[in-house]
Amino acid sequence: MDPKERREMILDKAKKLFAEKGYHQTQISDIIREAGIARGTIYQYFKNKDDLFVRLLEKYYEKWESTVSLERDMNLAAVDPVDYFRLRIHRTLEFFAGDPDISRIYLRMGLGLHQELEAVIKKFEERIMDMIAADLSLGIRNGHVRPDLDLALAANLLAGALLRTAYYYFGTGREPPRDLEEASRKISAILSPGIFNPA
Amino acid sequence: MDPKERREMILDKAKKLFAEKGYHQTQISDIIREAGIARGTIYQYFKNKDDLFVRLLEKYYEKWESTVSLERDMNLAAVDPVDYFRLRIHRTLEFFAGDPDISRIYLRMGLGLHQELEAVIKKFEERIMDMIAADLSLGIRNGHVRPDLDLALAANLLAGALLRTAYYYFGTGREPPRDLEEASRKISAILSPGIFNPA
Amino acid sequence: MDPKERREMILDKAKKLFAEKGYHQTQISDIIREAGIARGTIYQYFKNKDDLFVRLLEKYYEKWESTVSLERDMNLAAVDPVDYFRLRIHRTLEFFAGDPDISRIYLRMGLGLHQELEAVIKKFEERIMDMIAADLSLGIRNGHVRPDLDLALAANLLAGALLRTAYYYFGTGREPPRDLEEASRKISAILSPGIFNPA
Amino acid sequence: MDPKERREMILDKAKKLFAEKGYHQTQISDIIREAGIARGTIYQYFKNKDDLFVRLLEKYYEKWESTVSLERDMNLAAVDPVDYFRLRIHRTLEFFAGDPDISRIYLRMGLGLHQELEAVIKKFEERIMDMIAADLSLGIRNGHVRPDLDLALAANLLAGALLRTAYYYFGTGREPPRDLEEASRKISAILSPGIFNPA
DNA sequence: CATGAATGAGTTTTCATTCAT
DNA sequence: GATGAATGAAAACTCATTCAT
Repeated sequence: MDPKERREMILDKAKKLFAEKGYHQTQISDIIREAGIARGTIYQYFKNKDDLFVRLLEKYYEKWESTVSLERDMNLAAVDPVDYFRLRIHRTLEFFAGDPDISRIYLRMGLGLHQELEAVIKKFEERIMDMIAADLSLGIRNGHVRPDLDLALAANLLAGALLRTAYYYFGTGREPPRDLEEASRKISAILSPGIFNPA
Repeated sequence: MDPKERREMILDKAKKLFAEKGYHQTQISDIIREAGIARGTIYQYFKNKDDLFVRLLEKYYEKWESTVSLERDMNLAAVDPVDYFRLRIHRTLEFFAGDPDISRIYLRMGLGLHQELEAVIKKFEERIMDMIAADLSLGIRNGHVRPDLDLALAANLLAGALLRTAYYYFGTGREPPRDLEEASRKISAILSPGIFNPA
Repeated sequence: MDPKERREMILDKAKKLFAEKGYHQTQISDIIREAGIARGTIYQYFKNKDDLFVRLLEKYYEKWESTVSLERDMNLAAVDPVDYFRLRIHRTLEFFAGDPDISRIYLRMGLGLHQELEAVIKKFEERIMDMIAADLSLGIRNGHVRPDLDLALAANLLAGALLRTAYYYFGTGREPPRDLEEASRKISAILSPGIFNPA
Repeated sequence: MDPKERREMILDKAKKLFAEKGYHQTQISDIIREAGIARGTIYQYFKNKDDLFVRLLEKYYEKWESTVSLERDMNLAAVDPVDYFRLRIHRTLEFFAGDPDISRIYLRMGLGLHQELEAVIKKFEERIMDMIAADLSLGIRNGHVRPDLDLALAANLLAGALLRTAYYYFGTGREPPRDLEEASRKISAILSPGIFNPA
């Protein structure tokens, strides 16, 4: 097997394992077994386990970038911006649909913890989703929320949006916004129109 | 110190450390040092490291639930649903603002990897954000996107929403949607109205 | 066993092994087997293998210092300087006689290489000694060298003196002496009087 | 390049590296990089790393032997024995001066340990030298020791002589001398005359 | 309950050597 | 002879957990 191919093969096996078991739970032993190579061989292609992981992220980051950026070729002036937005969403979904492992890795689910702990986390997340979905469902019954809303989808969109923003505001060491009232208003202004019926 | 108090104290020190260094990087040694207790003592309060971590998640999950759920007391019939939505967002922000450690832990940033790896991930995430923000900025210049949009905020909301949904669809082992076209349309229908100027 | 005692015990077993097999050939596994402790235990007493070795050197350096320095208490004014010199030599011999392992470690014989290589080195050294001894023997027969000279002893003294000086001059990065002629004269002036018959 | 030349070239590069970093710290990778040859090639010239090292020692041992032995040609009957002694010392110094790497290798400084450990050892050795030099210095002030003595030189000669003898007596597995008193007297008898003023 | 010395399974990484090309 | 990718035995070190005091 030529070296380039072998390198890719190792990355591929590693990807699968990292997605499945996470970074810490995936051992070099697992990777070499899966790849059918000797212990030392992996260190000829990658400096160490970290390096291997970083190369993996890099590779798929670049893949993502080129996948999603394809529409750069399009005639932006001619296309409807909302269509363009939808197309980008589509491309992103396609990217992850085509490689579920990567979505697992990038979205951290496979990164951190061993299965038991992951399970606990998932339970919590589901409860949060349920709560949001319940709210939306109530809203539909009360005639406030668009009746054709896909509840699970909307719950995920909202939770994802909100949690990431909370992390961005409070978890990264940035100066958090002084006026949470105003921040909430801005967030609501972005998310409400697609959720609620027009007044 | 009475046992209950000590237990809470340990949880508190552990929370700080988990938020700072992540689950794997935080060692029992760190926790006992920080808590000023003996190595064996921690096992008097928690079955093991995992148990300690799960108790932590549980505790703050419950705190979050009660914080965010306060408005259950409100007269839902009387309050405008969009105001209610905004209020929930506000409460959520307050919860995380009041305990940034928790946002770090819950949002996984502190969970998985050691600093160097985290840094690589962050770099990628920033590039993704930048790309989204650039798109939005272009949209504003072209008159398609609401001109008062907070770019960084919107980029986080969109990225968070989309990535979580991708994970929900493709990373959790659920049956993914057959028609990605339709999924994109539904996502766009929810997110676009708050982003773009009305046609 | 109390911790202090155990630490000393480990140092003691390690000393024996380092003297026997050298630093690199002595493995942590050897030490813990010899000491009858668990793998992790040794790391409670020493940061790592290097640290263990350095502590060992330190310990015996201090021991040497106090052994050899005892005569500091003596009334220097009253004692004959040559006697004093002889006493110091005596003390040094006693120190090493009392702990041959240490002489092996300090004198580097046990430090570096595995047995086979050591053997090669020793062969060379013996040839050097022989050559010196042959010279001296010839000198005795010719009536130039003190007839009561202990040949092996003198050969060791001369070789040790000369090699160390060569290393001091040329192997340590110091500015070497410009005039080797003069250096030789000075060395000879020190070593000859004890070797040769008075003219 | 012809095979013989190449072999010498490899030995030469290896010598430099062994002197610099010691046997264990010098890796085959270092040698082939320095020599500009392929990994496998070195095994065409030497059976293994040990063999390479032994050949190196052999080569320079022979060089030393022929350098130092040149005076065998001299008319021994005609030359003053002390001059002869001085000449030999001179030749030895010249040999090592001409190839400091070899002095480093032979004198073990480069053999054994990595830099940090070497540094610790050197510190101890310097302290020993200092102690000897201090003694000598005191002797000069008191009028016992020859006032023109080169202190550093004398300290090295004495330390070298004594340590090697200690090793010879106690570190090599030989039957050590029963009477250390007598051994000290013999050593002193050899070393004193060149150090002290005649009574 | 509290303590902390002891444990040992588990993991990464190194590096001399081989051998098919 | 030369090459360099592949090998795998070997070694140091980690760290959650236990248990006698």
